[in-house]
Amino acid sequence: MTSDSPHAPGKQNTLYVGALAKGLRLLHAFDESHTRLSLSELSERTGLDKSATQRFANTLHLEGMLDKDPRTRRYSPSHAWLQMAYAYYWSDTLVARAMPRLIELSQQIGETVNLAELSEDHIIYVSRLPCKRTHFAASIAGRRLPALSTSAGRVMLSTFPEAERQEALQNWPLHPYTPRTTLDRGKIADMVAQAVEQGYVISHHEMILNETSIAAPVRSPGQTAFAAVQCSVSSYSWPEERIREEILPYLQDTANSISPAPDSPEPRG
Amino acid sequence: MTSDSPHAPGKQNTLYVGALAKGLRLLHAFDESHTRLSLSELSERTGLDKSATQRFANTLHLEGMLDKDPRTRRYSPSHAWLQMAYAYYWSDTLVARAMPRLIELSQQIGETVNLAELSEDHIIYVSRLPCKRTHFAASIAGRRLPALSTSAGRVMLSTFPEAERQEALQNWPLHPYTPRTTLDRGKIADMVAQAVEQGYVISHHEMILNETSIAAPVRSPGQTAFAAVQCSVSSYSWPEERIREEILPYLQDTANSISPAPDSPEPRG
DNA sequence: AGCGTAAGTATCACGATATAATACTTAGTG
DNA sequence: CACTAAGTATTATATCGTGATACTTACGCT
Repeated sequence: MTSDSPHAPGKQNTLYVGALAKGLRLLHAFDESHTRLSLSELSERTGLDKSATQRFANTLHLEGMLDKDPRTRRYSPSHAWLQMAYAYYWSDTLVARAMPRLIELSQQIGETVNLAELSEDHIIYVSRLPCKRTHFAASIAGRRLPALSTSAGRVMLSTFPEAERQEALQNWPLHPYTPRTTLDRGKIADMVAQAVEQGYVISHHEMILNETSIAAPVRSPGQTAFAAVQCSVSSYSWPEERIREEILPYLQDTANSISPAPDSPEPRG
Repeated sequence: MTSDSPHAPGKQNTLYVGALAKGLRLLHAFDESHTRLSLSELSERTGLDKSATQRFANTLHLEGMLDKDPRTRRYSPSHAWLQMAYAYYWSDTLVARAMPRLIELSQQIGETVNLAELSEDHIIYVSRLPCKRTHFAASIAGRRLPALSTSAGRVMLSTFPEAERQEALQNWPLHPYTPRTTLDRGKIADMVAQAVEQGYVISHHEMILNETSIAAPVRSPGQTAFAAVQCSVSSYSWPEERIREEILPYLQDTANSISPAPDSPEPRG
């Protein structure tokens, strides 16, 4: 996996600052289930020795990237992490264009509406407008999920050229979030194939049980999609029939109305 | 300004990694109006020389923190910046408690609802639920504004002990966002004093013209507030009378229902 | 309580690694 | 098409990050 291109990390590459990379490792040590880390925990999670962890944590604290509880001596993400999201949003022109349409859509259908973007072989929820009570993870932006396990990822894939689509269907990761998450790549391929015809995906129980997810791709004609408008509803109140009547038309209209900017440099990465 | 305490930045402090701090400066170079920076622009904005900028930008790119457009060679924030926000949200227990109540509130009043937290002498919008079309800045979380210029900051201040309140009123920063932004600290003091009695603040034209902002503090009895529930509406359709009748009761109920967790370590920083 | 251990903090001599000057390459302009 | 500015690559040097060690504080156990 490690390339030896002129800019590859590690070793004697003079354009790579190891100290910075190590510092970033501390930041990545925080996630859903690791929200307040002690020095030792940080050390353990980053693989850095005690001294290094101490130096980096201290630096990040002084620079305002980590809060430190003086009582427990534990570190946690600071408000600066939110400010970074704010800066990100300004750099993502798609979000600015989509936002008013998403708000309109969420008013029309009265259900939670999301904007997802492709991020390697995952999707990331870039904007979320919760309308109903949902689980916490579904109400905050920035969540990254395996593309193949989500309706948004699947519709986007349906806009890919055949070869890339096959490649993705075979190699992109899957994760069993629920007992009913589809792990059969053949079945996923079928859904994607269907989406090529239909222009949308409806999937059930993939992320949590009794949740139905509907997605339509954001694309310029003839271009491959790198974003999708998605909507999550309760399987109890929303049989597919009702979804097709009361959600799909609005969802697809919204997705279609958010075409990429003319000079778009958007496909990120 | 520079302290010489054992952990102060710079100089010969062995617990401070300058290279990491410099790398962070690149990240902070991106904001509302600087979304895609070239190497030279980065160099200019960070004050680092060309070589240093090159090394750090390259490292951040390799580590996935900066995207690079191969066409324009410009760097921009990557999806990782959103993931950091996601991690932040899990660390902020207040958000998890507030979210369902905020959703409920936004349904009740049909207007944009925000959760703001105190961040030094600023407030930061931690969660935003836009209901109507608004300007882009008002629809995304992570925006940081001078506390004294916002209704949220003013209500929070109204819960402070007298001495701290005076200190803040004199020293916290102000910025003239509109021609009608209040810059007279005496007038702000009056509003805060009024809020002590009333438990809420209504302010007009502070951030943008014809916008009215209403806020109520989130606090445990006898504690000082470090968060507030806030709501922005059009001055045209919402005279104060109507606000007091149709928004305030719900807003205050919501704020009151979000009291800090018992063992809360929350005041950040 | 008071010991014992683990976690956090501070110090320092060493040399690996970040540095910045320089040269090379590419892209955009008149 | 030449000129200039911007981006990229290379290298010798000493700065600055390193990690071992010692000190201090917090916490659990009998």
